[in-house]
This record gives sequence, C-alpha cells and structure tokens, in this order.
Amino acid sequence: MPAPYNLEIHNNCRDCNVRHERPFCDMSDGTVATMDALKFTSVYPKGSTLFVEGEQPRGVFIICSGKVKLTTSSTEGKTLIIKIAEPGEVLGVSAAILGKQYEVSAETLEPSQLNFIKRDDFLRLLGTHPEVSLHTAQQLSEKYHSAQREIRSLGLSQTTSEKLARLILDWCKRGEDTPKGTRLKILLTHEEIGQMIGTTRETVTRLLSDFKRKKLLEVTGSTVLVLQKAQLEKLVSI
Amino acid sequence: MPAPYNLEIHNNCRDCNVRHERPFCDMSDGTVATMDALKFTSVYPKGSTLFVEGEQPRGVFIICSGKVKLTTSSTEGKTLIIKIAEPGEVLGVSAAILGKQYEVSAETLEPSQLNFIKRDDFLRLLGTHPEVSLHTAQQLSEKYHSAQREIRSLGLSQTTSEKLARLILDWCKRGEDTPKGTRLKILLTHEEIGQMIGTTRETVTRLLSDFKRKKLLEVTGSTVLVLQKAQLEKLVSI
DNA sequence: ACCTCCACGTGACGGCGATCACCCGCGATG
DNA sequence: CATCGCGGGTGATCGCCGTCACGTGGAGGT
Repeated sequence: MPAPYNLEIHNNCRDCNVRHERPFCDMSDGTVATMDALKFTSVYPKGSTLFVEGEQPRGVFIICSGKVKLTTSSTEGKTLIIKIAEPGEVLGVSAAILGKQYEVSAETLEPSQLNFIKRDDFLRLLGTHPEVSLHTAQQLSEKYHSAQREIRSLGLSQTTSEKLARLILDWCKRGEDTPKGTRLKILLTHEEIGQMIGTTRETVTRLLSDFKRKKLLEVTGSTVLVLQKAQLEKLVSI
Repeated sequence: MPAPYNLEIHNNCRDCNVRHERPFCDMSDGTVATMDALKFTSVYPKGSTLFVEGEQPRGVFIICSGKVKLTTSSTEGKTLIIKIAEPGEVLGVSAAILGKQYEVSAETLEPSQLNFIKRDDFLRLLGTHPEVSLHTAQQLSEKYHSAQREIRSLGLSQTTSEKLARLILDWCKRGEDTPKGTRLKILLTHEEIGQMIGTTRETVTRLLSDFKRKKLLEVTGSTVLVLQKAQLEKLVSI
C-alpha cells in the first residue's frame, strides 16, 4: 500500500516489528489479535488535534510513530505544554477509565500513526484481558512518574533559568554524544519552549542568549550543541 | 483489642465495614482474602515517615484511616507538598510497579491505619488477580488526574493569590456549608500552605490578611469561614 | 522582485514576591 | 517562674521576569 508522509504503516499489530520494544504493545498473540480486531489505525498529518481538554473521552490512542504534544490551557489563553508523547505511549487512558473529561489536549507535532480503541471496547478489554489491565497499570505508572517530575520542576525551581537548564538536560538524554558535547535537534519554537517551562518567549530568548554568552551551548539553526553539561547541572541544584 | 489513638482498627479487610465505599478495596471476597493473608496492618502515630523520596520501593501502603502528606524536596531544603492523601488511596504503587525509587516522601498527618503489602507480593497479585490490576489502574488514573490538576495550578497561574484562592476553593469541597459561608478546619501551618502552592510563609500570611481585609474570609483559630466564594473564584480565572 | 507572516532579538519599565530582619504571643519544658 | 521554640504578623529592599514596543531576517506565496 502507498505510504503517505514517508511513514511505514503497520496495519496490524501482530506483524508489527517493533511490538516487542514497546512495553504496552508487548502482549501475547491472542490479546494482540483481539486488539487488532477492535482498533482503528489512522495516519494524521502534522498539527492534527486528537482530542481537546474538557471533551468527554471517546477512547484511547496508541502512538505507533510520530510525536504528540499534550497541552493544557487557561481561560486567558495561556498554554502549558505538559509533555511530548512518543511512540509506545497510550493517550487518554485515565480519562477513559474514570469516565471524566480529558484533562489535556493532544496535537500531533509530526505526521503520526495512531491506533484508536473506542472507550467501551477498551473498558471491556480491561475486564476480560488481565494482560491489558496490567500493561495499562504500567503505562499509567510511567505517566504518573513523569507528571511528578513535571510538578517538581514547576514547583521547586526558583528561577526560570533553572527550569530551562533542566529542560535542556532532559533533552540531552535523547541527544547524540559528540567529542565536543551533546548534539540536539530542537523541533520547538521559543514560544513553545516557554510554554513547556511556564514562561514567556522573550525570557526564553534572553536565557538562551545568556547560555550562549556563557559558552554553555552553541546554536546553529535547529540544532543545539550542549558544551558544558556540568555547568548546566550546577544551575539545576535540585 | 485495645484501640490506641482513638482509632477503630480493622484487622482484616473481609470484615471491614467501609470496604465497599473504597474503590480500590471493593473487590471480590476471594481476592480480599488473598490480600488479607499478605498484608501487614499497622497504626502509625502522627508524623511517622512511611517512605522517603529516592528509596527503593519496598511495597505499597493502603490508607485505611488518617491522612498522609506527600512531599518532594529540593537539595536546598525547599519542600513542595504534592497532595494530602486520604483513606482509600494507595501509596507507592507506581514506584512498586516500575521498580524505580519513590518519587515522593510520605508522612502521616494524624494517627493513621495503613495496610502494607510487600512489593513482590503486590507484583504477584497484579499478575494473578485481574481484579487487582484493574483496580490499580483505576487508582493510578485518579492519581494521574490529580497530578494533572496540580501541574495546571502550578504552571498556569499568574499570581500567588490565584494559587491560594484555588487551594482554598479546593478545600471548600470538603468543608461544611453554613448560612454565612463554608466552614473549614485547616490543619496546616502557613509554612505548609506555602509549600503546597510553592511560595513562602510570609507571602501566605500577607495574602490571608489581604483576603481577611477584603472580607472574603474570617479566621478564628484553625477554622476558616469562607464568606465570598464567588469573589475567590474571580481571582481564579483559569 | 514584492509583500506578508512568523520566529527571533533586544531595550525600557514596573510590579510581584523572595529575602532579611524584627516583633509578638503562646505552649512546652526546665 | 524563666526560657525557648514555633507559628504568626509586618516593614524595607531588591532583583527577576512579565509586558509592551519595535526591529530584523528568512520562508513562502503571487
């Protein structure tokens, strides 16, 4: 079949070659077959909205490929980016389980393949397939863990530079190490970085210039070279 | 048996008369019997530390009665109170499931009865008793949901008075309505209130005086009478 | 080539709240 | 009773950062 957006499509999970690397998807053949029968696979272009904060939960989304931005907004229009979700993560689980409205909005950052399972089907799966509820509990643990880290970062850091430093150090874990330092691809605008750490675009710009001036990092286009991780860690004395 | 601390002790869950009001505990007799055989019941005095952030998970705690304060701290000694956990909640689940260190510290705020289940036993229960993993997933959903609200509050509020107003409004849900307003018992010091909203003791004192001056509330000892919820809600424009 | 939009850069200003300092009142403790 | 620690109240100061304002450069469309 034709693959739009340069994505390799996995139409059924049974044959998915990365299934065993994804904690949630790594289930027995029987369970996977059941889910295969229930799920709807779609490929979304960049910028698609999967669901919006406050909606009643329609179901859960499993990210096969791509990235999804999770945000929450105030009535004044200020937006906070909670997390960039990656392949293997499941979205909307807690809302689906509790039957409460989605607590965040989800929007694709790149062309992404997602599997959707309707809420009723998912709840039934939870009851009938112990494996599913076990893996769901694991997923939720991960989500809770990362939410805790977010709370720590938001609540305990004194200055904004601390938050920015922590964010960059977080990115370093997925960066590529070179002799000179860690190389990162930043797909976000300063505005979005600000929304991740609860500050304004201007402050992000100023702080990044500051870091450049102090030779902590170099910026060329959308790649950042982190020169002195140790210095950044000093800023993050949490 | 004698009941210290004026607590009514439930030694086994099977006979617990509030079991069915607690979503997590409301399981089939068979499962409850299995858990009864594994659990250790203890009564802790006020101020007991159940576990500390960074420890390897020993197991999970189920709150039968009492209140537990969950905190996280920076290396500089600044502390953030994440949540006051209430009866029916399960603590340490995500750490136990993931095998990662506890992400928060837990300390009893009042004399409390807790059931403890060792990590190995709990993990085995998850695998063998679908009901347990289902209820665990529900518990985790709740925890994730409340963490999200915390993130919203920390990340999106502009001013500190907004955060304090939101906290008080949150308390109102458990308060007692009177003709003049909602009456609340505050068990926390200004210091602790500050730790809940990420600010200092002085600021809390000043803001509360401010609210009193504006006739939004009255304080007598540890009871607060919220006079004008509507005005507080105006401050919380999120 | 033009214009337009968007991301980024930077200056000026002002307010909020952290910090420090000191005060009081109360219960515990000797 | 004297003392001490702790919770609370309040003033003065200062620096971070939010806000407004304007400028620049590059991408993309016609």
